[in-house]
Amino acid sequence: MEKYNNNPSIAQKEEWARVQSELKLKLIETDALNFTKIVNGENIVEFRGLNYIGGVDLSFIENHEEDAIATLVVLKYPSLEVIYENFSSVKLKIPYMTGFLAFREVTPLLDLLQILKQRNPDIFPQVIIVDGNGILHPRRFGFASHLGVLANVPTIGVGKNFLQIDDGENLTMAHVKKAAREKLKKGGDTYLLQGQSGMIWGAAVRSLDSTTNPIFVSIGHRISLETSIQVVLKCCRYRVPEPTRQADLRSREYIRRGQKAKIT
DNA sequence: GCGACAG
DNA sequence: ATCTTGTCGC
Repeated sequence: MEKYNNNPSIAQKEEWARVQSELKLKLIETDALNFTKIVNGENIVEFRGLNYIGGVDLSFIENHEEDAIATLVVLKYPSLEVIYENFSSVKLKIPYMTGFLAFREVTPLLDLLQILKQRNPDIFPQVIIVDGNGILHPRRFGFASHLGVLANVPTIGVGKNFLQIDDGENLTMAHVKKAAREKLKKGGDTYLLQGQSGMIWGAAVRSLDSTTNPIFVSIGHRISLETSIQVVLKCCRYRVPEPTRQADLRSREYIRRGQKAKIT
């Protein structure tokens, strides 16, 4: 019986941090896309040549820490209809730890991307929206960046909850929540998460007029923050952008179907 | 000891 | 991440 590693050592975490620093050397924080952005006036943005946006997510089976379904969806842009979905049942070997999410979840998603690239390269996503932060991360290399670098694909990190950045940057939960409340008055409003050092980590974004809680957008890989925000906003029919929302909905439905089949 | 803690 | 129905509001 394989033992589930439930308590990574300090040494293990240091090793993971070294891997993150190493991979970060390949990180690109500007637009390196295969579509173009056209800006007409102040707030009107158009993406020319953007056809396919990816969404990825993992869902878990009840209380099982280790049994998950990894999901990749591809949506047509700008209609946001789902044109591809694929699932993979995985047994995760590493527990969730703040700051090291990628080590737990990235492998099955890389596998799904590889399968799509082999079987259906013409609909391979031109940018992927990831459930989890990009450079809004203690070492500026979160899950979305990790996936982007390893797959060499543009990625955008979108967090539903804020991950506090310490180290004197003053990007604390209290500070950010207060600022977000004050500055995000309507759908499309954004608030830059800039630390004391002047460094920008990401943005709090209000998806819609009808939603109060912001989402937290950050650069994943090969895309600027400004473009990331614009892409995310074009994908928001609800608080969470459609690619990640569809990946989440469909992976949970997939699990429900599986559970039902067991009983029947 | 206390607070914080992406998914 | 996940356990969970109804309910208030546009």
